[in-house]
Amino acid sequence: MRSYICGIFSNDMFSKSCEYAIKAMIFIAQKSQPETRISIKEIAGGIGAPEHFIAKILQELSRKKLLHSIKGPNGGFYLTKADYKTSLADIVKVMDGDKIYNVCVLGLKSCSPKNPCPVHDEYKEIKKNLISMIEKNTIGTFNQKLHSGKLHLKTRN
Amino acid sequence: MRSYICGIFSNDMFSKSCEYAIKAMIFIAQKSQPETRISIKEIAGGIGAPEHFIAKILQELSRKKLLHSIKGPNGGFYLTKADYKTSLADIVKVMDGDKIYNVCVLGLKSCSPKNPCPVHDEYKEIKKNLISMIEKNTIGTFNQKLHSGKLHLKTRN
DNA sequence: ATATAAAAAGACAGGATACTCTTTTTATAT
DNA sequence: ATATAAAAAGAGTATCCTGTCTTTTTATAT
Repeated sequence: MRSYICGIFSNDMFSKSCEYAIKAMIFIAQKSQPETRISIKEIAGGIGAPEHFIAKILQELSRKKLLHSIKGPNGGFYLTKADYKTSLADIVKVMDGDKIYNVCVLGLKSCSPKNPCPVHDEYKEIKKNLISMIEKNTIGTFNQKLHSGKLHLKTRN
Repeated sequence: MRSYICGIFSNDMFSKSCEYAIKAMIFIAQKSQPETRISIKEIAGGIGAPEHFIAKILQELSRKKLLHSIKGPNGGFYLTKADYKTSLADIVKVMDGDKIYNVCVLGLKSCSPKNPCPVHDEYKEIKKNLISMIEKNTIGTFNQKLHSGKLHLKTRN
């Protein structure tokens, strides 16, 4: 039986780098046993990302301590137990900054409950759900939900 | 009394062009009486967009019949009565295509109710609200809601 | 008819993002 | 100690999006 990661968001909510980062984290979580390291090559192949490009991204995630690495023979990337607590939001913040928390699409001067824009309240609710979703879903909870089968992490088409 | 358009979405849900397009449509709707035409210069100034850039966008909106224009002296852009039925979704589709209706952030092979990804159902609901919001809010309803005051369409900061 | 005012169209410039290639560092095994 | 395998780092390329500048078309007023 298979499941698929997908449908999390639409359009360009995340940058490509961020997409790859999320996929890579999930991929490593699925593959790595304690003390098993996964190589860049394996990750790139597994998620369908350009090798040197995902390398940069892994470096960044490593610098920010969202994952860990060891150089040299038998080296590679791995997650510690604590790393499984990383949320989608954590990854997004590292890769794309916190612009997702910014309020205004239109880049307009601030609106407020007192001076609401036409969709202020409507959107506030949607946004709350969106942020709650990326904050409460962690690599660990993904991994649990996905115990049942393999994940297809390669890019559509 | 003032109100502000704002808070519709976050981050880069829409391209800059799309933001400007939405602002321009709202601006024209506020300004134009039947048979009153608004010039590019006025629109650019009013929404805080580069003149030649917004010109391109207005051309595109015009080609797609979301607004109308007349050349020459006393020419400019205007909305017909029918144009007030244009929804946010219509504008977004013209400017950014329908990628917002695509299912997968991660660009992954499709997930389905049978093979749901870890956040499939959770996101489905959010997305439904998001799409419903951009589809049911039209330039006309905005204009009604905003009858009470001027709108600040200029970019924050 | 002509001048003029406006949009339409075309071509170009800069910056950001995505992606590639090469060199350096470091840990391990022999 | 040396060779090797892996990540880290650096530099370069390409494409897209945003924005600018110039020319052309067209409608109007005189």
